[in-house]
Amino acid sequence: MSSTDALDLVYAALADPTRRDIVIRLSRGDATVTELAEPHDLTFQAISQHIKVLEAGGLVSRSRVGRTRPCHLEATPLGEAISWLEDARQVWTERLDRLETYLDASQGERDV
Amino acid sequence: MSSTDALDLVYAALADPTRRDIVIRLSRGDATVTELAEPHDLTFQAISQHIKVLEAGGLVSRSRVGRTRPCHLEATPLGEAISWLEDARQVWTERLDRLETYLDASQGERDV
DNA sequence: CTGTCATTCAAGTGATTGCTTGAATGAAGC
DNA sequence: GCTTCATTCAAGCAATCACTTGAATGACAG
Repeated sequence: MSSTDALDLVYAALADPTRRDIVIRLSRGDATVTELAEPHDLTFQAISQHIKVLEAGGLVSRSRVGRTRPCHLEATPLGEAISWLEDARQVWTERLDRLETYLDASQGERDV
Repeated sequence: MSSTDALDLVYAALADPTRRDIVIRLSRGDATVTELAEPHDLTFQAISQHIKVLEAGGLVSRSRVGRTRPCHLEATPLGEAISWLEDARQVWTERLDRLETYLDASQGERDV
């Protein structure tokens, strides 16, 4: 149906440790490509490409300040990713609770 | 450094819509490969491979019942994925709160 | 206008992904 | 034992990924 769901890109973006590092770093404040590249053993071109992936997932937006292009973390897709996971977990736990209730009931009957 | 972080596999597993479908379905209860394959326009071999990816991420475990191998959703990696995201978001919101406080203070000074 | 700094674009490569088809395993029923 | 059903294994293929190097853009400083 929907060929490229937004969540596809968000989770794909988060699947890479370098990109998760970048997200963590950006959660502490905006940063330029070269700043983001510094702690990594990669070319800044590689970092630039990672940022493009994060941008495609909507996790990062960019502005133009002089000759730099600072990266800014966007919270919305982060929240959507959390929501999906929490929904799945909630269904899971609710089912487990019902199962437990049922087992308790059966146990009760057996005990009579 | 750490070549294959557990989160890599979890988020990579969630990056595919078919696999997210499978997770949702399993959150409602265990199911066999053929049951999981039915609603999809894919061969059951493809579904089997998707399950293997979910298994690699620790999201799914399997048992042996007769000649079927029912899939069971595991909550722990789901929780870890949520934790990571919430940590990132928390740092982000805390920083924003500090920034707001700072701006309010500046505004107050300017108003004097 | 020229050089420099921050960044992107472009092309190439080896590894991985998502899918297919066809053959192999393995338990259950006759 | 042979057949059937559920599933995996194996090979192949096109597409995408993560990374590299080298060339291009584009703002600012002299």
